[in-house]
Amino acid sequence: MSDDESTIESTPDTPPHRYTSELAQDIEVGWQDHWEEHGVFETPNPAGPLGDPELVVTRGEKLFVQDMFPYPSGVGLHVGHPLGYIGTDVFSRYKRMTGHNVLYTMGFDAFGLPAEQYAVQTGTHPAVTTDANIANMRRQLRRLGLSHDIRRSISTTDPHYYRWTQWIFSQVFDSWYDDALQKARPIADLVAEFESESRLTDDGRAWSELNAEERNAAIDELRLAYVSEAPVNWCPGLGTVVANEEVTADGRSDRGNFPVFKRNMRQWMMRITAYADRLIDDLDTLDWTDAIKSMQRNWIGRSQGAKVDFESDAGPITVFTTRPDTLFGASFMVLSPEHPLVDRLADPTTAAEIATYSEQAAGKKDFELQDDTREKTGVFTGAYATNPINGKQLPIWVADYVLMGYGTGAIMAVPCGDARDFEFARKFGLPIPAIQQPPDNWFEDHRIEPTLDTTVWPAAYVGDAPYVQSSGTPDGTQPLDLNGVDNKADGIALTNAWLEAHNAGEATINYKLRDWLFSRQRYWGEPFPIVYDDDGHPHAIPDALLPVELPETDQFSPRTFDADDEFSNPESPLDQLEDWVNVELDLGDGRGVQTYRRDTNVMPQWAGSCWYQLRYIDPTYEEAFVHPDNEHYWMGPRTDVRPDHPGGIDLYVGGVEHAVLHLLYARFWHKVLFDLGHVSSIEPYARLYNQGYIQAAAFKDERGIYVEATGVEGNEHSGFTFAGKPVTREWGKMGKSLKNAVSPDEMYDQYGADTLRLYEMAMGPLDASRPWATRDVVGQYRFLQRLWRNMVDEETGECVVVETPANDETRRLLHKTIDTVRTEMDALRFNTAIAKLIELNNHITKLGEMPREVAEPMVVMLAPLVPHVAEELWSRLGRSDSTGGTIAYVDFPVADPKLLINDTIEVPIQVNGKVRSRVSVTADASKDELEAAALADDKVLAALDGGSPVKVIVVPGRMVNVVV
RNA sequence: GCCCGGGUGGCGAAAUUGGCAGACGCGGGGGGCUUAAACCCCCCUUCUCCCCAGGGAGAGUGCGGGUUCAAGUCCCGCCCCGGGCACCA
Repeated sequence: MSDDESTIESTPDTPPHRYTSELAQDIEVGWQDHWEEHGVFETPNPAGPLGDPELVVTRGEKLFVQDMFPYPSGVGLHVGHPLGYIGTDVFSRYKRMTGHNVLYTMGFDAFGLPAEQYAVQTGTHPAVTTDANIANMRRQLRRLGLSHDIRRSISTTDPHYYRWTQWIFSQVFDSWYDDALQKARPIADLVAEFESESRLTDDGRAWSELNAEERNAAIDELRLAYVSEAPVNWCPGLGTVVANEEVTADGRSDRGNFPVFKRNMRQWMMRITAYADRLIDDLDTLDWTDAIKSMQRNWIGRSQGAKVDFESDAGPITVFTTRPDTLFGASFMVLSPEHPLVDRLADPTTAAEIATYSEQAAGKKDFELQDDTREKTGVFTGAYATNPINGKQLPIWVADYVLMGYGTGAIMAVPCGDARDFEFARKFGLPIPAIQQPPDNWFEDHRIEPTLDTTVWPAAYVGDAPYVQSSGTPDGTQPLDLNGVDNKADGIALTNAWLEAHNAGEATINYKLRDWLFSRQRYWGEPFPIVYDDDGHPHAIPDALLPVELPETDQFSPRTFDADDEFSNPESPLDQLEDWVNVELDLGDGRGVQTYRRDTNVMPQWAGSCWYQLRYIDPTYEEAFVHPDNEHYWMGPRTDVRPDHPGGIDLYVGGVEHAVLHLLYARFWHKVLFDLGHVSSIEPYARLYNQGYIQAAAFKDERGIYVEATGVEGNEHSGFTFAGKPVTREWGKMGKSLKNAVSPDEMYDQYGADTLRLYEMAMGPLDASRPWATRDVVGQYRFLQRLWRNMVDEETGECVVVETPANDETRRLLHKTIDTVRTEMDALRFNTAIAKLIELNNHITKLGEMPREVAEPMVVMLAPLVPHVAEELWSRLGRSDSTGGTIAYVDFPVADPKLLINDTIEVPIQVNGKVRSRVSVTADASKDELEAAALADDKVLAALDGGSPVKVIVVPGRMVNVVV
């Protein structure tokens, strides 16, 4: 905003050697060149192409720091993006100076829709656009002074990279999940078990009874990557299917916001559900925020319950329930309209009605079904099922409040204890038997007298309470009697035992998580390393023939459809490339060269980001996706730190938006790789830190259209205007759509990268979102100017640091600063570290001279935050030559503990908890001494007014409270 | 509805285990430097009130209670804001 512009440009009067934005630019670009030329931030590996075992030892303890994989956008970065990057850079630089070998780099997650859509519009190949965007982003990152090992920067679109993405896919394809051992194993092991007949196929037949076709099918259906005809999310507007995780709550696509329809289609799936338990349980070993953990737990949605079989004329109906203990309260059953038994249950009088109802339900989108404010609907089938616990006949209904996608698609309805069933029973006049005695206060809350007559209940009672009317005798079996039991846990345990003893059901665990839909009908993604033989049976392409490169074409677009055309079918761009699709290959399976058809799907964008940290470790290693020694060194479990440490990178910083997408998929892949023995770590990211967002003011005109924020004038008191017309302010994520982006390039020009870095780190804690205020940036600029002026003569450029020792007060302040800065840096609290450094500098400013004794440690402490000006000052202090030409590996100062303790301290004296006075005492003054000093204080004497205190609380070294 | 965060000056924010609320920065006010201005330097800046102009009194961390010698911090009940999930049986 125009009135926020500070005048910081230099004028003819500006001293020639002042720290101006021009000087900052020179210093910054100069040091960036130096770092790159000398490979200052190249990190050694223990082995392999980047191996340097001796340097590994010299550098110290390993530390792997990583930002979330960015997509190289065509519009470049705005100042919101680098918040996390600067944070990781400061931390990495700090750790290098405290004896760590730090792996820190950044690559590009460059497959994806924007480049493809741009290609469709302009005809430019997505590879061209992508490379240009990456080049621009590399320039912007370099200009920020990030200390990346640029040798390790990778792009998912590079065939050298996606070769290994395809290899990992092949590994997943070549694996099955052994439920007994709870781990993935190679398909060869499965075949061996089938052959030895220690394992039977799912239909119970022995291997020897199967023909070749059947054997293939038996194997394929157990693979961790499998082709399935299953309900998927078809998005005609995008021309592709998308994963559950990519569909928003209102049934639209994450990207593009197009309608999404449930359709049965043949697609690649990944069996992430096999890992549901481990994905939940291992969260306990991770140093992540509870928010993210609970999102993952929610998404996986594990619930303990039981499966119970109800006999009907159409065969047993299995339901899933979390409350088997309420079986006595079941008064009807409900099936989802899509339930396979619905047709068989219908009788001639109800069939037509049910068909009509099911059709209507099928026409509804998922999100409409999931609107719980909708009034319940349903139809009676005319059929009955038998409650196994008491033999009662329950009417079977069909209703769309029961979803086919969860549990078994059928429920037993217990209206007295479930809000939805209660509502349904009320609407259709079904009985509501009470089976629990709700507590009195429940009745009080509902303003009715305690009663088991549910006709007067306004709602279902959900919770723990003693059971009533909960016993019964199904024919010929021993009755279960819950009456008198007063808690859920016992009720559930007793019922489960009964169900299992009578073959009527069993305790089970149900998950919300579905398998991961892994194929997309697009161009700009990794091709599948899969071909199909004439029988349509999939084969993995041998590793030696990888990568399967994306074929050249000028048709990048899948066929897209009218966004609402639910019954269109996906057509991948690769489908059209007949020359590429039909291949002759020798798969090395003894069949020689054969003709195959390639798989024409590509992988979802998440594939490349599932394992990129592993390639950062060994970007140029050709023998494997990562050298095992290097993986073990950088990712191996740190049981020396924590016995249950799962391994993985030491600090992973990124936004919260990847909570259930990237972070779940990457954990899944990593666990598969662990099971197969390819990695030593059981989790990819040991510690996750969610940085906040930078928000910015956005302005709307009277039509509600956003206007360029830079053109807005005025302030909150006078009101805001744009081109003379009033506009209203709101706050949002910085970006193109709100027209409020501020680019880092503007900040470099106006202040320099060091000021921008310092401002972003000083404006608040790293995990908090905060509004951008260009106006405030000047504060950090002034600090750097003062720092510079304390060390460099603005007229002559001479170093003005004095060689005389610092006085006692200054020295103590220095050491206190060192002590605090170390603590704060370790805890990623850069904002408070900066505040302490500013205080130290302000002290020197008042002092009028900068002793070398202070200057050197101060520059070293600032080096992680403002690396360019620190390098420059370090050089001007004459120290660079003795430290290898850079400050980057200089030891971070250590505080002298003796100087942290003052001889005398000022202790507040409270009277009745309010500070009334202060006394100076020796730091180690005893309780008695402090009490005596306090009681001798004038204010205390006045408050006592001749009397004696009721009580005196003394906290040595802290305070004294006199109670009168 | 359920589950996570969060609420402190005009603004961004500090405040290890309960122990001096508001560090540091922005903005604002005053002064110095200057022919003048910018830059820079110094002082003041939570609010209200009182006076002898340096101090003094009271209130104060979303609201209402509570525990405690002492609460931004702990407990109970609310309100508001942000995020996630949601007919999940």
